[in-house]
Amino acid sequence: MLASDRAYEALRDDILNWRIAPGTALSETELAVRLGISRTPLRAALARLALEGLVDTSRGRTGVVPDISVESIAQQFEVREALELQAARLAARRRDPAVFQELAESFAHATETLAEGGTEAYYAVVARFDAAMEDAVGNPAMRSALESVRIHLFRARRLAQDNPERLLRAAAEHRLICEAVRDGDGELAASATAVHLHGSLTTITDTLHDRAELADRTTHGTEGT
Amino acid sequence: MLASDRAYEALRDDILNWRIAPGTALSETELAVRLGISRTPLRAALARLALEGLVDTSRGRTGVVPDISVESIAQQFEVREALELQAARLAARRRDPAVFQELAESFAHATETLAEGGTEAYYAVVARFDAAMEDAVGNPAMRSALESVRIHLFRARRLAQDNPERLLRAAAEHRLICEAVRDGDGELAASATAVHLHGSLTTITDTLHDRAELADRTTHGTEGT
DNA sequence: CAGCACGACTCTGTATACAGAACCGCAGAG
DNA sequence: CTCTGCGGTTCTGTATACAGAGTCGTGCTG
Repeated sequence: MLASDRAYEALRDDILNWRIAPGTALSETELAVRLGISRTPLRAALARLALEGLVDTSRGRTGVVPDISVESIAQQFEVREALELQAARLAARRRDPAVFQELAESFAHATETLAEGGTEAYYAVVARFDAAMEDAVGNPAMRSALESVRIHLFRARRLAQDNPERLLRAAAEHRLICEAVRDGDGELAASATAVHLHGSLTTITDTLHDRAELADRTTHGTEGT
Repeated sequence: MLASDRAYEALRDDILNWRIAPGTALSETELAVRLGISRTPLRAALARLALEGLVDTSRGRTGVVPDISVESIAQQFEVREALELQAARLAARRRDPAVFQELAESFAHATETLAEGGTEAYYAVVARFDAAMEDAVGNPAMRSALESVRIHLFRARRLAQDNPERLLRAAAEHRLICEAVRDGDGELAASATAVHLHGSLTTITDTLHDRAELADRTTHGTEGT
C-alpha cells in the first residue's frame, strides 16, 4: 500500500477515535517522524483530511483537529437528513427485497445482538444497513456524499456513546426503515428515516448538553474532589 | 498566492470550461512544465481535483478527466435535488426577506438582462441567487455539499449551452423560489425548486440526447459533408 | 505473417534539501 | 512593570533527485 494512504488511514483513525484531541496542532515534521515516512506523502494525507473536513486549515497555516460543537452536529444533521431521506426514497424504488428482509430480521434481534456482542456488534449491523442502502441507491455521487457526512458524525457517535435503551429504540427505527424499503414504500421509508435521525440528533445533543453542564459545574464549583 | 493554489485553479478552470477534453491523461511532469512549477505543488492540486471528482484516478495511476454521461448527470441531480430542497426549506426559515425580494425583481427582469448582457449576465444573477441561498441557510456543511455538486453540473451547463427560451422559463422558476423564500414558505420554495431542477435536468438530458444522435448520424452516415 | 519476449523509456511515489515566512523568547527602554 | 524591537528557531512551501513499476516498441521466433 502507498505510504500516503497508510498515513491517511492512520491519522483518520486517530482523529475519529479521539486519540488526537481537538485543537491539537498537526505538525508535518512531527507526524512524519512518528509514522516513519517523509513529509511528502504525509502532506498528501493531511490535504485529503483537510478536504474532508477532518482537519481545519482555515486558521493559520498549521492544520488543527476541529472541535465538535452541538451547533456543528446540528448542521451536519441538516445535510444528513436531506441525503438520507432521498436515499431512502430511491432505495425503496431500486432495492432487492431479500436484502432488506434479512436486515429487518437482524434489527429485530437487536436485543440478543447487544447482549452477546455489545455495542460494536450492533454498530456492525448498522454498517451493513448503510452499505445496503448505498448499494440499493446505486448512485456513486450519493454514496460519496453520504460517506462524507457520516465521517463527521462518526466522531460524534464516539463522543456520545449511546446508551442501550437508545440503541434498542434505534434498532426498532431501523427495522421499520428496512421493512418500508423492502416493500417499496419510499415515503414511509423517508418518514421512518426522519424519525430515526431526529432521535439520534436528540440523543447526541442531550448527551453533549449534559456533559457541558457537568464540565461547567466541575470547573466553577467543587474542583478536584 | 501559493503555487499549488494557482495550479489548482488553472486546472479546475481548464476542466470546467472543456479546454481539457474528457479522457485526457493528466501527466504530472507535462502539466508541471506547462504551468511553470514543480511536481510537488502540482500533485497537491491534482489530489484536490481528484477528491472533488474532477479528475478520475480509479483507473490506473494516471489521472484522467472523467467523461460526462446522461447517467452521471442524472445521478448528480439526485444528490442536488436532496440538498437544494432542504436548502430551500431552511432558507425560507432564516432568510432576510429584502435580499430575496431584490433577487425576485432581478429574475423578473431576466428578459432585459439576457438581451443586454447575454447568458453570462443571466448566470451572474443565478450565482447571486445561489450565494444568497447559502447565506440564508447559514450552514457551512450544507454550503460545501452544495458547492461540490454544483461544480460537476457546471461542466454539464457549459456542455448544454441553454437556449434562451429555457433560460426565460428558468428565470420564472427562480423568481417563484425567491418569492416563496421571501415569504417564509418553505414547502412552496421546495416544490418550486423541484420544478426548476426537473426542468434543468430535462433540458440537459434532451440536449445531450440530441447531440448523441447527431454524432451517431455523422459517424455512421454522411461523414465530412 | 503473427505472437511473444526482452529492453529501454517514461511515469509515479518517495525522500531530501533549501528558501522564505511566521512565531517565540529575550532584552532593553519607557 | 509593561511594551516593543530584534534575533533565533521552527515551520511550511517548493524544488530536485532517485527508485521501482508499468508500458510501449522492437526484434526474434514459430
